[in-house]
Amino acid sequence: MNEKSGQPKVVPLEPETRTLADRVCRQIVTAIVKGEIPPGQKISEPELARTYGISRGPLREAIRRLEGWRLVERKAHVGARVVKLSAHELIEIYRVREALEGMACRQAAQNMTDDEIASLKQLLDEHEASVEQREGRSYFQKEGDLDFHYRIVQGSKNSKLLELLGDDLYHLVRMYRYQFSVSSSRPKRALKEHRQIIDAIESRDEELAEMLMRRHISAARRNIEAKLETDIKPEGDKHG
Amino acid sequence: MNEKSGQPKVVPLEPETRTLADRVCRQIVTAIVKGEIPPGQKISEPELARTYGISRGPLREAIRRLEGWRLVERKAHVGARVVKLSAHELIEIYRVREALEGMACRQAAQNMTDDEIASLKQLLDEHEASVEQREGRSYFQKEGDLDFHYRIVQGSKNSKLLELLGDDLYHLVRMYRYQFSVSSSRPKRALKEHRQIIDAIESRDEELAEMLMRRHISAARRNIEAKLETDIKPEGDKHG
DNA sequence: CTGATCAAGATTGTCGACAATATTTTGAGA
DNA sequence: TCTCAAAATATTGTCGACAATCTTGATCAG
Repeated sequence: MNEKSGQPKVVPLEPETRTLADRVCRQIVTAIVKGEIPPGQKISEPELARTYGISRGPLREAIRRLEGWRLVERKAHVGARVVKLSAHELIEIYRVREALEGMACRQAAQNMTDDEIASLKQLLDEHEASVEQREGRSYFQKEGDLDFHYRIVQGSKNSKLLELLGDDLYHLVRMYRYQFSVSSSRPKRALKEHRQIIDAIESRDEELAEMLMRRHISAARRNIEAKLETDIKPEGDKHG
Repeated sequence: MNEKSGQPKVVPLEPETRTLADRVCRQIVTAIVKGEIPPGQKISEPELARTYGISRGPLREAIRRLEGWRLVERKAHVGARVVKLSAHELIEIYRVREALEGMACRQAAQNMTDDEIASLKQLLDEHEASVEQREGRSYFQKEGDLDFHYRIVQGSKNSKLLELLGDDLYHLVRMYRYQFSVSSSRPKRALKEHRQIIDAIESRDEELAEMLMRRHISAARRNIEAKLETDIKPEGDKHG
C-alpha cells in the first residue's frame, strides 16, 4: 500500500515474528518433534512461559494450536501433555496417509505442472546420490522422504489435502521418525517406488499414480507392522 | 476418587459445561453451521464476548478451536471471519471425502461389529420410511445422510479417520448443506447406494465396500459440479 | 476534484492477578 | 501399619487493563 507499485512484487515482510504465540508455537513444535519434550510429558504452562520468557496468554494460544494438530492432548483443569503414539495409532495414521496421499497423487497426475515434475525428478536424483554415498542417509530418512510426499500433495493443487496432511499428519509422522529413528524402508527400494510414482504422474496416468502411491505407503505400513512384531513390546499402553 | 468403588462405573458427570470456552465454542459452531453468522462475516471479539456474556479469554480460545476446524480464518492483528466456501473448495472437500471415507468403508468392512451393521441397516429402514413419506425429507437431507456416513467412519475403528472427518470436514459439509439447502442427490438413489454399501460391509468385502463408497461420494461430487454448471456464476470469487 | 498523508478510533495481542479445580500432603482413626 | 479424609499447594480457567497494530476519517497539497 505504502510502496510505489514500480517493482513487480513487494517482499511480503519477514514472517518470522507475526506474533508471539506464532513464534513460540513453532519452537514448541520443533521441540516436540525432535523429542526434546518427550511423549507423554506434561506441559506446564508456568514453566514453559518462564522458559520462553512470555506470558501465559500467548502460550495457551500456542498450546491450543498444537492440540488442533494432535501434537498434544488436553484435559480440562488438568493440563496438556505431548501425545504418545501407540503402535496402533501409528498404523492408523498410515491407513489415512494411504487414502489421502493416494488421492493427492491422483490429482497430482492431473494438475502438477511440467516444471514441478521436472523439479521433483531432480530432487529424486539428489536423493539417489545421497543414498549411494550413504552420507546423507539420515537426511533422506528423516526429511527427504517427506519432502517428496509433500511436493506431491502440493502438486495436487488441492488445498484441503494440503491442510490435512501438512498440518495434522506430517507433524506426527516426523515426530515418530525422530523418536524411533526409523531406519525402516530400504532407501533404495523406496527411491525406486518414488521414481515409478513420478513417472506415472508424468504420464498423466491418474489411476496408476494413485495405485502406486497407495502401494508405496501400504508397503511402508506393513514394514512397520513387521518391525513392531519383532520388537514385541506387548505392554498394554493405553493413553492416560 | 471420593466415590466408593462399589458400583462398576460412575457416571462421568454432565459434560455440558466443562469449561466456558467449550460451551461457547459449541454455540458458535451451531450459529455458523446454521448460517446465523453468515460466511465471510467478521467475528468481533468484544461483540461476541458481550453477546455470550463472557470475557475475551475463553472466547479467543473458542475462536482458536474454530480456526483449527477450518470454520473461521484468522489473520494477525486483523481478526477472524467465517470461511466462505468457494465452489472450488467444496469440490476439493468431496475429493478428500472420497479418499477418506473410501478407506473408512474398507476398514469398516473389516472391523464393524455385527450389531453395528444391524443397527445401521435399521437406520436405513427409517430413512426409507422418511423418503417414502416425503415428510422427513429435510431430515434425511441435512442430518440423516451424514449420520449414515458418520457411523461408517465409527465402524472403521480408526480414530484418526474419525478425528479428521468428524472435526475437520463434516462441520464444513454441514455448513454447506444448511447454507445452500442442497436438494442435490435424489434421496432414493442415495438410499439405494447406501444399501449397497452396507451389504458389502456385511459381506466383509473390503474391496467392494471401498469402491462403492468412493463411487457414492464421487457421484455426489459430480452432481454438485453439474449443479454449479447450471447455476453459472462465473464470478471470480477468491477468498479475501 | 482527486489523491495522499496523518491523526483518531477501534480492534487485536499481551500481560498480570484472581478464582475454580485438581493433585499432593498430612494427619487421624481403625 | 493401612486407609480414608481434609487441609495445603499447585495448576488451570477466567477476568480486566494496557500496548501494538490495523482501519477509518479528515485535512491538505496538487
